Amino acid sequence: MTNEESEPKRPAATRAATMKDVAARVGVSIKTVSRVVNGHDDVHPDTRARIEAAMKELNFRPNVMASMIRRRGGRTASIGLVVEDLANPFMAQLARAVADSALCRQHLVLIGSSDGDPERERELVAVFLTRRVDGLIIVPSGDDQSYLKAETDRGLPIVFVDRLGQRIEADAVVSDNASGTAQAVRHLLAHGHRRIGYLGDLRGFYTAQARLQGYEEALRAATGGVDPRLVRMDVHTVAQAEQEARALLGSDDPPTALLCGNNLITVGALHALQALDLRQKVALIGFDDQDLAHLLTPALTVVAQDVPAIGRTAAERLFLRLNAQPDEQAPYERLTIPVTLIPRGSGEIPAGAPAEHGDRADR
Amino acid sequence: MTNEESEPKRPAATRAATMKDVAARVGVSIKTVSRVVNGHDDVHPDTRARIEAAMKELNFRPNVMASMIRRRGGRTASIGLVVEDLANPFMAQLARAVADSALCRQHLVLIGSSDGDPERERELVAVFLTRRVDGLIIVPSGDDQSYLKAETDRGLPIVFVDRLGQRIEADAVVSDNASGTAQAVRHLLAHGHRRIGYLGDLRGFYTAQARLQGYEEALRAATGGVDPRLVRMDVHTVAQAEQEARALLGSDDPPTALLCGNNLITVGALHALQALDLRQKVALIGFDDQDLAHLLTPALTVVAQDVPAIGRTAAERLFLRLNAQPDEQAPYERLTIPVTLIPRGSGEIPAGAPAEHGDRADR
DNA sequence: TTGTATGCGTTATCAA
DNA sequence: TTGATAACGCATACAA
Repeated sequence: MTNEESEPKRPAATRAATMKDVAARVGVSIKTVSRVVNGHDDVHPDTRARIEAAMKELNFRPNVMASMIRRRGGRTASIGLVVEDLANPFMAQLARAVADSALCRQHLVLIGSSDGDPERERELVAVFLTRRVDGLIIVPSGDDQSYLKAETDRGLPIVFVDRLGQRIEADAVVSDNASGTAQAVRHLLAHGHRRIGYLGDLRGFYTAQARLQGYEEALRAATGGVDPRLVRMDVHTVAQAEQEARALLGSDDPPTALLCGNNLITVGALHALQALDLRQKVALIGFDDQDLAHLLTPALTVVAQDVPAIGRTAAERLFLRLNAQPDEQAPYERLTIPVTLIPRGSGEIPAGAPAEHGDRADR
Repeated sequence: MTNEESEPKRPAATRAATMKDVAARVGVSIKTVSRVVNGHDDVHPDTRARIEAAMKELNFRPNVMASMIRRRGGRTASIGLVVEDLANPFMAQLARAVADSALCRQHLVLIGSSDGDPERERELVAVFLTRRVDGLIIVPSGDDQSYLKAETDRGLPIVFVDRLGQRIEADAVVSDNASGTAQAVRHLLAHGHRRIGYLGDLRGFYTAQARLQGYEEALRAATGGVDPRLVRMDVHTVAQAEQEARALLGSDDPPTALLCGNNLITVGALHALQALDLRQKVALIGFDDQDLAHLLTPALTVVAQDVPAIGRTAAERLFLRLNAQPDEQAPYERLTIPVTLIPRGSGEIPAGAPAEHGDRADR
């Protein structure tokens, strides 16, 4: 890191103007200024004009913190969002959707990344609650969100996203994971595949369970059974995914197609296919879309989640509860967002395709 | 979207406990509770224990809003971050780094997306200022940030990121863009290329200017001149990038290598190369790393920015100013973060490479 | 149409 | 070591 020269500065560090300052300058009471700030119409146009002028001159901005304390309900017009990792594209899209929905309703979003650590999740929630957020949207980690019971009991709205909150009753917004893998399975079956390998994340994860379930049900419905040797769960890193994919493909009766339970697994499986020179021969469908997916050869067929819809729906649900009276709250619900299969090539390779001529050009 | 059944609820919607409640329960004055909350050591251990017990029972959480009003300095322990689009991976990584740095210092981050619209940027800043953020980190849009002068004058720290703020004096943290394209040019020259095409974003963008400059300077230093026919600026969409790349490659004396000024341009250029069956023949280097870059064939050589370092540095700079006295502020600086060339294959294709046998399998 | 008094939850001052 | 009280910036009820 290099530094470049520049000029000094001398900030005044003066206190920000308050309503009292504005009132004093105009020569009216603070209450009249308050009326103007809050848009009441029972102010003389002249007075209003002079007050507005003074506000501009003094660069006055109402102090939301102070007003929140006094205002009935004590709302802060802010909500907390706990994601797993904001740098992850899925989570980032989610955060964007939530932030936009909130901003439309004049609310701000406090965002924190738990990194999948339940303790960090709790710390973040604690920080947000200290800031008096009006509600929480949480991508839950671990298997126990009962620590939030005290908050839901006192009426704080909480919406879980992507996964279900456990040991607690609350709303949740999730993708139709099972339908996604089921669609993928049927798609592969339609292209002649009968042996479809499945690579899934840790069994403890809600999404991993749901996606596996969709795979198994679709397969059972169509072919009557699932070959357990084709299923590898608890795959949690790119390296593990590559290893398990290699194992599957190197077995006696290898799969002609692979279904990958998430992005990282897809990358690992692609590494394996590439190393074994099977990219053109073995079909592959990934869960979650990726930026360059359409530029791979063959282009990557994926089950895509509607991430903006997930975020928007979660925020809408939260605001629904926020705006409802305590005695007329709707029952908790699980809201399910549809997913879409996007065929791009890798999922349309037919079963038993000959290795065209196995071209690689990696460097 | 489908709904699933669940059970009703009946939240009490009770007011959150205050220090007064805690004091009443223990039978001490509110001030003593305050001392415990703020970790002062002049409290009798017994009293402290009883107070801490009561706080737990009542689920007491200090109200930061209220404390902020009274506390001298009036700090809110929050900062505002304006990015272009939080859903964009670069911006998401940036936000994550800033949020982490802030959290380490007990500060929270308010995040908003301007979508490159200067007016939206100003609106977001206004919202943040109403929330009394202690400082701002901004990815500036447009060519005029003078509207922030009133804030810097009163001592509010502002750090610009990724681009320079214009018509205003403030700190800025940017990548060493010129060095990045210069490195890329030298890399291509070393692989025998003499005709290197450049595709850049809108000339109005700081990053586009800096990157073009690096390209031109490196080329002039090595070969004595820049062929203007090889440079296409103001390319702002994938479609435009594909079109310009096609035009360059279809010209009389076409480039043997392409240097792309950003991610979208890279994607467009890859489309063009793929359509013309030149992926194995024409070298390509992109600016900014992408998730699946190493899985393309050939894998994508890129100039990668150290996004976490950018975010961290910006936050550190902001807190430096936040913690310094008004009369001992350092001069404004432009902090430059190094970039790294990551060779993966596409940038190492030699000049005049024969079309191996032009294999495509796009579908 | 405008102003006064009081209170929100907390911290700061000063006294006990 | 503890407490009474004023003050922060604003909103609310009520009075003028």
